[in-house]
Amino acid sequence: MSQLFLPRSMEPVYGYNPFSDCPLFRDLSVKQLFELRRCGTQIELGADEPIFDQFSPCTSVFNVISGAIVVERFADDGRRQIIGFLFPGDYLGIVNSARYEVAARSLTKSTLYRFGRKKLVDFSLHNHQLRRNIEHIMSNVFYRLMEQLFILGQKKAHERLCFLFVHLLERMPGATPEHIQLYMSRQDIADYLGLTIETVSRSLAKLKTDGLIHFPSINHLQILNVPAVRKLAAT
Amino acid sequence: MSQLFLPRSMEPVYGYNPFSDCPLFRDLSVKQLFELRRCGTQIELGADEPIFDQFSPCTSVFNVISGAIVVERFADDGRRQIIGFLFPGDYLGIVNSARYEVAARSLTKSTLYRFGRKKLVDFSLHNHQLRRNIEHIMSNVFYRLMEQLFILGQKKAHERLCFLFVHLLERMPGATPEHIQLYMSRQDIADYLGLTIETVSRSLAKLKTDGLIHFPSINHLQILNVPAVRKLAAT
DNA sequence: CGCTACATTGACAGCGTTCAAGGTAAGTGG
DNA sequence: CCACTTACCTTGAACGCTGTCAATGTAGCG
Repeated sequence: MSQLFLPRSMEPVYGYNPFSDCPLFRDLSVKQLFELRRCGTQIELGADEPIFDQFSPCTSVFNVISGAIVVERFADDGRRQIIGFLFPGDYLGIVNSARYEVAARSLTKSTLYRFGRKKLVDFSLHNHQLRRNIEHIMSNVFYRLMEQLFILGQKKAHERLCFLFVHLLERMPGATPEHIQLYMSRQDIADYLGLTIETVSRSLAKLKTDGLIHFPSINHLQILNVPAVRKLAAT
Repeated sequence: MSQLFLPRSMEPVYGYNPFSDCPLFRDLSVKQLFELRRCGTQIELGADEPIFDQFSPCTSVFNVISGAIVVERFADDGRRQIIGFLFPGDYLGIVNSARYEVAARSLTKSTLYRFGRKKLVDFSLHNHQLRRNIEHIMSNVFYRLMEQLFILGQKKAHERLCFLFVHLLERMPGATPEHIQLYMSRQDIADYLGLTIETVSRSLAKLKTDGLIHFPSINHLQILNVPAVRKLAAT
């Protein structure tokens, strides 16, 4: 069962059908689905392309269909906090604010479905099921943010790494403990976990030494001891 | 202009009229306001009383009328991350999830207005202005969470303290650079900023030495150099 | 082959944590 | 009114994790 791991930017993440798996579309009639599809269009992105800028008007909602997306926030002095890595099934810009509080870009070749916010809002005004679906998605986003606050406030470097690994294992289509492709750079990991790139490298080395993980190649992660990694990641 | 600062738990925070200042009620008609008020009741709390537990069913939305509230999240191993300190005008449980992801309790004697979630949701199904108001509140909550992620991921101890101070200055009714009452303990501050209580003490001492802040009494903070503190707090 | 970008490793310093002692203030009871 | 208790806060010393700076290693690409 050998699997070729291409360079980071070449291999998108597949395995998501927006018109059957999408939580936004859950329990809608065929007619409603048809109308809802007309609220947006599919867009294709190469690797490392911007989706929207920080503080730009919040006019679209995106659903990730394939690929990997990074959501990040920059301060004036150049410091960067990565808010999250998104995968097929995730949403971008689901919170209805005037401006995006964050920037988003593709890590890999990606496909998104882009909904016009106004159309979506108007539609949801008279479609209570759609509204419930949106609220459900929002509550998931919140849940994730609570976990992340906890991680950044309370956890050590190696625990933060395990948190990321468990997230990737659970959220990336097709990921198994033996095959987790890291689409993001070490710097991205560092900026996500509130660490430096050197600390990331050293903590990875420590986890390797302890026999919890293994790297067949630089961006191909194996989790050798899933329970131990989960325990370290616990929130 | 002397002002008596009572012990932490004795002096609530006032200065908010839910029926004129409340963003939930913005631009509603008198008739709608009347109906909306009937969706909830006012509740009074002493100091350090629970409002809801982590993972309990999310059946209410609260609006803080007076006092100070702390929102916190516990892990199995006892570690705690404080998510936020809430003051008059703030909301609790505005995100519609099945269970609260956090616990909430009063820091001081407090007054809350408690809305039944189902009533509020049913009302908002047919009142688009109310729905916009709820979305607006949610986007504020999000904005705050983004800032907090950045603070925990990227900032040094003394910068995190300044971030808290600026927040208190801006959000606590009646707060001025000369009079900021700290209703929370040093441990609460530590658990909010992802530090230990000792680091909080030492960083406070450093900020005092540098002439940025002053403590007339242990829980009465003065910001001597507001621009410098704001700069350190910048996100 | 050499260039470039990225990742790892090493040395060292410093910030923050840990453990421990001492200080402060409110509350209690003699 | 004052010692005593208790809870909370501050300070000190030592350690260690993480950051910084620098050198080395590695992989993709021209």
